[in-house]
Amino acid sequence: MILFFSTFKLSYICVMGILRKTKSVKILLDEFEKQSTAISAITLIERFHLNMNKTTIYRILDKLEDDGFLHSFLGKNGHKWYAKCIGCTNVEHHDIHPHFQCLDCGKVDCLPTDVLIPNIPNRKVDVSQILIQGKCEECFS
Amino acid sequence: MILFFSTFKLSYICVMGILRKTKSVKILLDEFEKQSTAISAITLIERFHLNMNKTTIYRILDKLEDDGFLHSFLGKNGHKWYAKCIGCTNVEHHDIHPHFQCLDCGKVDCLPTDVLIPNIPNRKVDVSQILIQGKCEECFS
DNA sequence: TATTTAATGCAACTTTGTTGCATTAGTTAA
DNA sequence: TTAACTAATGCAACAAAGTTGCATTAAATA
Ligand SMILES: [Zn+2]
Ligand SMILES: [Zn+2]
Ligand SMILES: [Zn+2]
Ligand SMILES: [Zn+2]
Repeated sequence: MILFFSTFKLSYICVMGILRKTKSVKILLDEFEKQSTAISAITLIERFHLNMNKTTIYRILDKLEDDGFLHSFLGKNGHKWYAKCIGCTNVEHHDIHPHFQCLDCGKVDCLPTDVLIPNIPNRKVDVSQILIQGKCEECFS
Repeated sequence: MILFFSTFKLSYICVMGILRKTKSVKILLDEFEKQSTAISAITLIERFHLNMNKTTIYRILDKLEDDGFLHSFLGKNGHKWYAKCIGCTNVEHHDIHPHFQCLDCGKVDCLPTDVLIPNIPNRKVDVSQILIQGKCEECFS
């Protein structure tokens, strides 16, 4: 988890993640604070290409995921999406859940619902990524 | 569905799919006949780059999917995979199911098991793509 | 304020997949 | 068998998402 707002010396605490509270990090954190739905890396690049380089965006997202502040998954085209974690740490992500992508507006949300994966004979199930597609609240009327 | 082995005039029956029984089509069909697991487009390109161009491979896979002979899905990196259909037609694919990717050997299989997607309030569920990851029979010992 | 080094920008690259167009080769019918 | 038709192919160029190396910049610390 990000420790920005504490007064501790970050470098002693975080190992792989974000160590410095830069302008770029602040902009991205603010964006995820402002918007409750998931955001694709591509969208962030479009949105902030005047503020920062796409390399910077990819690198910050990567570190925020390491920190347990964001989690990532693939949308319907295999493109990367990010959303805020709830209660994850830099040791482990434990907020694994299905995602819902609207086929009309493209919006993606985290689903609090759990999907039961049945046991599969002779196989050890580790993780499962579930992307449900359909029409979201606004587009379904 | 592919009508290769019938004596009908294909052009009257197929509309969007494959019309001619070319060498490239035969090679790819044979490969899916030979191998029961799913095959990624990338693997096919590696395997047959001496026999045919990658453009040709992508185009044939696309048409075989239209024909209801293959179905496609995305693996863990968002790369495209194909596997044989069971009982699909050029009108509709009705063999939608989860897929299992081994994190050790990378192999992907179709799972006959059905996963129950719960109803989600205020949303119309259309399709769901489920990729389960873990260890396959051979790697799990 | 000077020092340290994490973070950044940039260009070049990689990988997967697509497009346009000239050429090749299945299929059909004479 | 042969000629005509056109689906299928190869090739080169392109597109989009994401990565890498390296010189430069700017947070954090003392
Ligand atoms: Zn998480
Ligand atoms: Zn989520
Ligand atoms: Zn199918
Ligand atoms: Zn399948």
